[in-house]
Amino acid sequence: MSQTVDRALSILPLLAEGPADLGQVADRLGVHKSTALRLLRTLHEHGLVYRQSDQRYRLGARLFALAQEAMENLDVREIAHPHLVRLNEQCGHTVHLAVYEENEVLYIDKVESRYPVRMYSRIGKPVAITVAAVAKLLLADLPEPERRALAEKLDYPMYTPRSTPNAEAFLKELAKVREQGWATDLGGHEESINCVAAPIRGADGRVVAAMSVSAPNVVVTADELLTLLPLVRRTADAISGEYSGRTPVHHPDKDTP
Amino acid sequence: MSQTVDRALSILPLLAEGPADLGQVADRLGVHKSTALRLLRTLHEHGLVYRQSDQRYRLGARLFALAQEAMENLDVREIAHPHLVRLNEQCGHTVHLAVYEENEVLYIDKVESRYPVRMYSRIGKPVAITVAAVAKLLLADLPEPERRALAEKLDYPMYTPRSTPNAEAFLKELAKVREQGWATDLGGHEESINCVAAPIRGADGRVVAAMSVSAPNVVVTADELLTLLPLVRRTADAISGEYSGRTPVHHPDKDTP
DNA sequence: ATGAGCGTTGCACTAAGCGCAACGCTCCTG
DNA sequence: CAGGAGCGTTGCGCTTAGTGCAACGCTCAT
Repeated sequence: MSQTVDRALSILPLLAEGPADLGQVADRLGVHKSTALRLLRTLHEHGLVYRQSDQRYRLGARLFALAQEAMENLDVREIAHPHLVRLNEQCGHTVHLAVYEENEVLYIDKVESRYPVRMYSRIGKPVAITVAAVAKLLLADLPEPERRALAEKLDYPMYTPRSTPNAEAFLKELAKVREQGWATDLGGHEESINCVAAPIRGADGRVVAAMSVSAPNVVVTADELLTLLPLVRRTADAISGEYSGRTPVHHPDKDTP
Repeated sequence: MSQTVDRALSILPLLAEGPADLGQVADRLGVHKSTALRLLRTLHEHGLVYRQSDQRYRLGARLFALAQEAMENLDVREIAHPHLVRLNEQCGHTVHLAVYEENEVLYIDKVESRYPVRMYSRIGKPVAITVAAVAKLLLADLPEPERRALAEKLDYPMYTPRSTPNAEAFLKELAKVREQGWATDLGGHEESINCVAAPIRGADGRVVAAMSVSAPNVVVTADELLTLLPLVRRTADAISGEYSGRTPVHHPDKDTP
């Protein structure tokens, strides 16, 4: 809607691919160098873009700070985290937390027992929306027209033979998920990985987030993983309770409606 | 430099504080509502801003994705990471990696043995620049005029009695650090925490990053921590070597100049 | 030395962003 | 239930603010 801002913001994903010099930026934006320069300077002043020693531009530091602040303000995440950790301690598998936003599902937290480091490796990246168990839960709760519109707009990549093939199958799956109140992904994204997921609901009953437990076939079979469903659902419900019946800061009361 | 973009970008830190509605944004920007609306819409289209169900605006998802991509492209970090992990395994303490950018020093990686989770809790946040050991190393390497200018512009909060009190003391400390090629922070940020740090240098010898080992007094005394200095320096040098003598992707040759 | 390639600057032009005022909606309130 | 306050939204005329051009200056390679 606003040309100048639009152009400026288009620079960011472009730089995310890697550093670029003024000419490259100008070319890819389709504007004159002087224009690109002014845009970059403005981004620079706000710290979103950094000029490295070889004069090329990179994404800047403030971006991290912003992303982090944004994250901290996601209160579902804050509330859920200790529960996810506890669940992880109990079952030992990878635990994910995801939300729906703007036609995308993205992980906002992850606890992985085996590899304690680099846990942000996937956080923030969009999820394979047509197959992930958490995605099914989040989409299943969308209002009918929106859900249908989205389902028809999506691509259905066949990650594996068991991936959701098309919109029709997906909508059917969503209906089932909506009905039963939980979801699975049995090898639909990666051949040997299974997940069970449960929804986290706000005070109004709408699904605000979803959590899942994932494990490779070699560790537990799909059937064994399903055994964990009650535990996963209990955890999700505990988070739901805390999230919906929340007193802003202190006062950890529980069962006040 | 570019008014429109400038205004649009000013919205981001504002929203980082928490969700806000159109009126609030317009007020704090000092522009008419219609103007704010157009800016927000543009930000929205680019996914930097999200509109939650109560119509208020939040920072959006793409921000995470961008920050993450930017991070992955920071090749120092990628190269350094395994070394940091190894060092952590050897000494058991918290290991940090930091870079200087635009008058700020920020952590870009962290390995913490005791608490495997939430490791991004501080990554991306600016460092206490006047006291942190890594900050000293990074600032000590700046060209003289820039270093002086920055030192005089900084605030010198007294986190503890041993914090750097003013520009003069800081510059003196930086000179010492520059001379000896390593740095410490002995209770300058938090009373009971000590750090030793060493620089990571690029092919041209300039400091591109700094790493540190931190531990609380209760675990090891400052003197004991200093014992680790050779190990820290060796790790830093190993990273420097790999970083400067790099063949772009594969070919892990080492000593070709 | 010479020139190619890059970032940078000042300027005239006009498109693009601006604020205004009016509209429509939802949600309180009397 | 009618009235009104408070919010987001829209269309429009005014003019500011962003644009592209062309010329400059710098750094490197030849």
